[in-house]
Amino acid sequence: MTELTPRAEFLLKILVERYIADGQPVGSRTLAKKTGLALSPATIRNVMADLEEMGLVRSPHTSAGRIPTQLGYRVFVDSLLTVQPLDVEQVRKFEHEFRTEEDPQHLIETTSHLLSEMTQLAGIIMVSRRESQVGFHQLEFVGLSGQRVLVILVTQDGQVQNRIIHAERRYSPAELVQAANYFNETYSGTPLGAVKRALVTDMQRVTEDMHRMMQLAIEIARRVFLDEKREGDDLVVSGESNLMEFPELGDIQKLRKLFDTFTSKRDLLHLLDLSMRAGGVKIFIGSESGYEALEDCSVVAAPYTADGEVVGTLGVIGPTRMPYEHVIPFVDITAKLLGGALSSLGR
Amino acid sequence: MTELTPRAEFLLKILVERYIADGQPVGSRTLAKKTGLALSPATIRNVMADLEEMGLVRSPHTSAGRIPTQLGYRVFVDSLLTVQPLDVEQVRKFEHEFRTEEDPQHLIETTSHLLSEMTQLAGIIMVSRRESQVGFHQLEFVGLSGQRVLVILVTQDGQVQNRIIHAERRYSPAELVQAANYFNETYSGTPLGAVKRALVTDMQRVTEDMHRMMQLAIEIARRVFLDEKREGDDLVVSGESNLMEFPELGDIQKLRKLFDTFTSKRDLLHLLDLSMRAGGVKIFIGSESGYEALEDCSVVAAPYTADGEVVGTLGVIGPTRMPYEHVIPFVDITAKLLGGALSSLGR
DNA sequence: TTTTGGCACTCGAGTGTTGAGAGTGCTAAT
DNA sequence: ATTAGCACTCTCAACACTCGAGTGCCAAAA
Repeated sequence: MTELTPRAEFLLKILVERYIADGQPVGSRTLAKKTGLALSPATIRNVMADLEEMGLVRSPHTSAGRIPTQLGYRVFVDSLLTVQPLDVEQVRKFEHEFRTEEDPQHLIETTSHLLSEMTQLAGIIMVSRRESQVGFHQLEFVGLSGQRVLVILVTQDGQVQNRIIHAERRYSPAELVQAANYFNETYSGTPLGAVKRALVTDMQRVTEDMHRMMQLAIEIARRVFLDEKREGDDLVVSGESNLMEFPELGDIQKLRKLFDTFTSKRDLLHLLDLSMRAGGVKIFIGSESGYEALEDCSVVAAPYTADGEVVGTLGVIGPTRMPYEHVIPFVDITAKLLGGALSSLGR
Repeated sequence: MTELTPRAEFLLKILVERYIADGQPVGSRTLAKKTGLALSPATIRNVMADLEEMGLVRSPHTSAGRIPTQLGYRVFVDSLLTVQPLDVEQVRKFEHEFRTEEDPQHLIETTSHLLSEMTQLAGIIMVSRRESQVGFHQLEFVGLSGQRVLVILVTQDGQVQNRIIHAERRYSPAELVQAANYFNETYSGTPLGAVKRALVTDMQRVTEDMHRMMQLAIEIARRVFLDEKREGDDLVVSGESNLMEFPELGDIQKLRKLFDTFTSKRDLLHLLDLSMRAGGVKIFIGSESGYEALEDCSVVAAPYTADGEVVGTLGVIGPTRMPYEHVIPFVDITAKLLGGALSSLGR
């Protein structure tokens, strides 16, 4: 009885769909009606017993219908799900949003909002700081009070990063400009990863006779590029409050854990990181992720690219009982559109 | 009976304190015990009836104790409240946090976290973009693809703003550098407000014979400084999920409204703006603000200064029933410490 | 061998009742 | 002016009860 017959599969599919639709445990009678097959409730019950034995469904108590287990969801999304085609009209509107936005930072936030609004779930989007591939455009040094120097790093895709570093001595504005010039002339256009590598070798070559200007430039840049203390990846979350609509998250304590997760971000980042390596839409169901707070939640995520390179991940987070058939293609198209928008911006 | 006797005042104070402490309606018996006065419950009842008539307390139903009304809270915080002195040890630790942080942006976020952590409420902090008073330090133009130009504005306190503008034509890097140089030489150190005014007069003087370089600089800068579409003030909120602990906000719908308010920010900004004009700690109780979402909440806010100028507002938001006697001095000291930290950074 | 009908059983949700407890308002006595 | 006493009201928790949905299992039918 450890074999999953086509009929059992079909019934599981109907059951999951039904449960996703109205959140109530599904009984044998309902199932018998909703499925096209001419089977009596009793037969259904037998099949359900099998499914339960296989760990795909369970009943919350003796006399309730069945609900899918995590494994059940897994099987459902992996092999049973039929994704809905997207509404053409909506896609068109959606594309428009992406075409009109120009500022990359803003584009990221807009995307997150769109995700949450369209799906009525919480939208998440991560911008990877693994910027090894992104071209380096310009570096500026601005002297602040004391021995602090503000470093402004502009990448070729228009992203700007600011960092304040503490120098060993005070530098004159002229020195800083010179150093920046040297740096920009030497490395402009080079991918950031390559810059880092070059810095290391350059440093080894730093000798007494090297021009002071270059020494300064390399010293400051080293602090910027190699400083390990830097912040991790960027994460934007929006529409968290959409999650409050779902009764299964109604328990305030659960909700609170979830919100704290959003604030601390660490767990989510790790999850998104996983999905970044694999292409295409990836789905994490319930506690598969190993994070307690995400117990009753699923994450649907997809990496997005800019000019062929994966630069981040986006997706939504919602209760395990979410309309996957709509969410999945939606996340997919969003990743593609964002990738397209970012790529066209870069040139 | 429209007069508030000292005894009635005293009883109101005890009642509010008691209600804040354990969230239960306070009955005449409890009140008779907790107050030092040797009064019988019956007497208390008479007084309570008076207070009820004056609209300072109400009973949720016939036979429950009394709870303060919004007006009652108002009277309480305005004239009855005795603030608790802060724990010296804690203040010292607190001061340390401020002294070690250097990056202003980071400082803001840290402050918000501190606020929420220490009070177990939601911390809010607004950075006013009314930057008229802040000195202008440096402007950089970086050409991006197409006709877009990235403008980086550095203020004297180390804040950096990025903005992307669309130029009418493509500018060469050399042109941009020249324009920036002109601008930096002309205006560095000038307060931003003054820069704006100067721009307007400069523009009137722009004639055919003016140097092309200056024209360019002024044109770009005009777009940056006078563009009305720019984002409003910055608002950082943290610890929202602390609010979930309070039973009076337990209704998911209410909570959701609140969270949406945090996301949309507009209402909160308006409120904080109010408190910015007046110095010192200001308290908004319940719907005094006129915002439905804040019905059962109070906001305790104080403006903070940098080098003598008000540059923003910080505070906490929590249920009306919050421990004002601790929160108020806490918000106060935080505002002062942040102001001090910002001022010392600027030099 | 698979499917079905029937039957006993379980559980949860909703409903009505009841009694205890807390608190009030009013009045008469101090 | 204050207090004691009393009747009254309201909430809340406990309890018993019913109803309906759904299950498991067995024996009969296909």
